[in-house]
Amino acid sequence: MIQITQNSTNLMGFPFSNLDQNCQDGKKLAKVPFNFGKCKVCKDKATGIHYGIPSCEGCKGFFKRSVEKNEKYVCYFGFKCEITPKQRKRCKFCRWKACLAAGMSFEGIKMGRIPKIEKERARFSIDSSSNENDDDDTPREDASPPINSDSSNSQMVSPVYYSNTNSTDREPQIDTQEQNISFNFFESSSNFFNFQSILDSDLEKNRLIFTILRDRCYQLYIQYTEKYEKQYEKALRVINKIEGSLVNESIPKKVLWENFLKETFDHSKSLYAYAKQLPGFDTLCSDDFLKIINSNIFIMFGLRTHKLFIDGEHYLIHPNNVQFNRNNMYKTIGIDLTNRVLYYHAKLSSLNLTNQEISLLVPFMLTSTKSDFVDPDNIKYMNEYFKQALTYEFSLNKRTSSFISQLAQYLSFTVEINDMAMNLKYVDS
DNA sequence: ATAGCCTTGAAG
DNA sequence: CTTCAAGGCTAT
Repeated sequence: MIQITQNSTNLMGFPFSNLDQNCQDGKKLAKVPFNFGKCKVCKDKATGIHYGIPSCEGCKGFFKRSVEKNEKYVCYFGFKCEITPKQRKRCKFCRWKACLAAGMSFEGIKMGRIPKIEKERARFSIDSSSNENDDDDTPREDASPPINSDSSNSQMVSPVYYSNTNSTDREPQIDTQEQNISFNFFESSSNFFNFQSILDSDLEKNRLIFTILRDRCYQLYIQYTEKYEKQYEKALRVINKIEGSLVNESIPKKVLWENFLKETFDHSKSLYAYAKQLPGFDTLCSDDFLKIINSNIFIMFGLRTHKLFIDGEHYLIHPNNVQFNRNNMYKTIGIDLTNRVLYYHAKLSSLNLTNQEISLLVPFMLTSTKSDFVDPDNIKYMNEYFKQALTYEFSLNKRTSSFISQLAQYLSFTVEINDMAMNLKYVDS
């Protein structure tokens, strides 16, 4: 359980220089409000220790509202908005991140007065923060003009760790019973998703890293599935008979094949661009990067389009508006592969994965690729981070061990599906 | 929705 | 008792 203690860094760095203001000359002077310095989130005047850190009333309230209402935010300006008293309202996403980065937490709440010893200790640590640039309140130029303020789509990043605000239930519960779950794919012996490893590691330290990984991956995932999100909405309209069926019977096999190639080509191109932006992927040399991409073309296509598999049917719409339904799949990629794909997706959708989970599965799967890489250690290292971020995400969503072993089993299908798809050839018949 | 002010209750 | 942060209230 994460706890902010007296020794915690959250209490370091207060400007306690005016501690004795009220008892100067042995007289009781009029009350001077204690100087808590600047808000660690936005640099405004701090009014006290709120949720573990010196912060202003605004950020205090913002943090509270965010957690209470399980607000979901998204940044439209590039994830690095400056949080100042003037600009803090502009981007909730970055403000929320700043709150976390500064150490705001419900675990850190403390009622009553701060013990003298604690104040003394904090006083000693002033010098550690005195080199902070205190004298510059001018709001820095914000290089994030409000482009694309279309926030109508509701896909946003969840800023909240806690699934609810029930006080006993805030912390992600990691069931120690579930510590030896192996994630058996790619190699039967690999011990993926060992819960113990996350328990052993310093969760408090890594929590922020996981959150940033998660948010970044999620933003990218949403961006690169936008096209399919529209198709999904259309599929729902078709299923609910709001729109007529998409199926255009008797499409020539050759046309279907060309559609398939075009779709695959477009997907590969955007997968390349997508993966380039994933955290850590810029550290891969181009050989390794390409190897990873090429080994995962169809696995990634499956993850990107997973929502288009509904009740055993496929609602992908190819570039020339032809639905790649079961029948057209048969004709294009063969009965065996079609059945495998549909079976895999039926299983996958039974797990009701969240978008956050899928978006972390993407880099996790990519870095799980087995091949002879130039720098295998780097890939292994990245894989470890994504694995832990994913495990953390699972624990937040209260996923059970059977969920994880099922997911592992279903994902293991993808290797063969991918290989089969890569080896497809057009045969005229 | 935000943020300043006020009340409440915990804790030294 | 006092001090303090959380949470409520309410004018913007």
